Amino acid sequence: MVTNSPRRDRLVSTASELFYRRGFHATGIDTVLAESGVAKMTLYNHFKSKEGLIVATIDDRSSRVMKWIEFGTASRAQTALGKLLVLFDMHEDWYNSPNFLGCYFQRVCAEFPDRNSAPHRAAATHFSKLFDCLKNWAEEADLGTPAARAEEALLLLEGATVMAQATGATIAARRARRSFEATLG
Amino acid sequence: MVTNSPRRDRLVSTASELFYRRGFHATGIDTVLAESGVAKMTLYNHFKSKEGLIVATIDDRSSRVMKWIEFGTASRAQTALGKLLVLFDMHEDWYNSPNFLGCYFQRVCAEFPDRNSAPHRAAATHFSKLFDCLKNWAEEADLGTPAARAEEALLLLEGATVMAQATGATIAARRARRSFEATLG
DNA sequence: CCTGAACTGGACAGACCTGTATAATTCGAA
DNA sequence: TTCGAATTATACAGGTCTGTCCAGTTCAGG
Repeated sequence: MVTNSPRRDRLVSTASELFYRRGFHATGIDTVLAESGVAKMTLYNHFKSKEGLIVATIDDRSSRVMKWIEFGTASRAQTALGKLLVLFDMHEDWYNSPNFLGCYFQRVCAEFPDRNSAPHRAAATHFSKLFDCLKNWAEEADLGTPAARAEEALLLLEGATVMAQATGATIAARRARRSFEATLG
Repeated sequence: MVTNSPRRDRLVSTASELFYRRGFHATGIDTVLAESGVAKMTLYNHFKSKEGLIVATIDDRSSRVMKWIEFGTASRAQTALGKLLVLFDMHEDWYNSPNFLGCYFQRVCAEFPDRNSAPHRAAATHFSKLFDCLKNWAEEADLGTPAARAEEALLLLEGATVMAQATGATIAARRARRSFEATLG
């Protein structure tokens, strides 16, 4: 069970895309294999089961999202408060991108509602990382009660993503930003 | 294709519960039939397909939720602004209830990401009804730009629901209420 | 060149899925 | 009591699903 190999990477990226576009239960292993051009035994050599592959896509997405946030905010803002605010604008751009289909981690939680299931837990771990990042910025920006500010920012962003996916109202990002600015005082 | 019959009602309520607990794709027709004690042909006599049954559960949930909101807010608040605020508290109670597994309509959108699919559209219709209800209250409370206030309230509530389901942080409801109060100025 | 690990293709098991066909049965209303 | 609509049980078609097995192949490092 090697953790670094080109086939494994291709499996994860192909599966991630297919799961995002069509859903986890609606996407069969065979589709992932055909799309990635990898043999079935190779999949089961790298992952214990389909669920193992799903968890791998969640971890992969999580690290990519965290990098996207880190570099995106750093390139658009200098201060910690600026990064918090610019994050809403980054989300708006994301909502307007052609392949936007909601938050991957929300959709994991929706399809795996059991909080003890491995995919749900992996998604929750991502939210926790996101929260830590926001909390650090809130501390650095010297906003009172940073944990509360971080939770507020997080639920605003996730709520905006829900509405953008459900109804196509990409303006939700701006509403969320406005709300967050208002909570600051 | 009768629209009012005890079997149809039992199918819808059983399916609604099973879909909520386990997910749409993960729940087979046979499970719904076994649980409701109805024959398969009766299901296909009342609904064109499994998707038809899914849409029926969405419409059913939507009308129940709207009634829950209408009566719950009316019994806890007199003014329109009071109803808007009390809605956050009602959500907190919901998050703390034993069988809470997130927002049904969010989970529909997650499992049916195609915005043209019937289930997704039915869920979007619910969000639109919810929005109208909030907008009416915002108008009645004489809050400036009622549509913007309604959108903000909606995304705060949905965001809080995401966080409550994903991480179990039921406090999200209170954070959302605080944010909403702050947006009011 | 040799060896061993990684990979492939294909077949297959066993289960589950949605939806259909058919014939028997219930049951209320005329 | 007779008629007809609704419902039932059962079997089945035709897929799809995950996961396993096995024999053969590729290919890089020694």
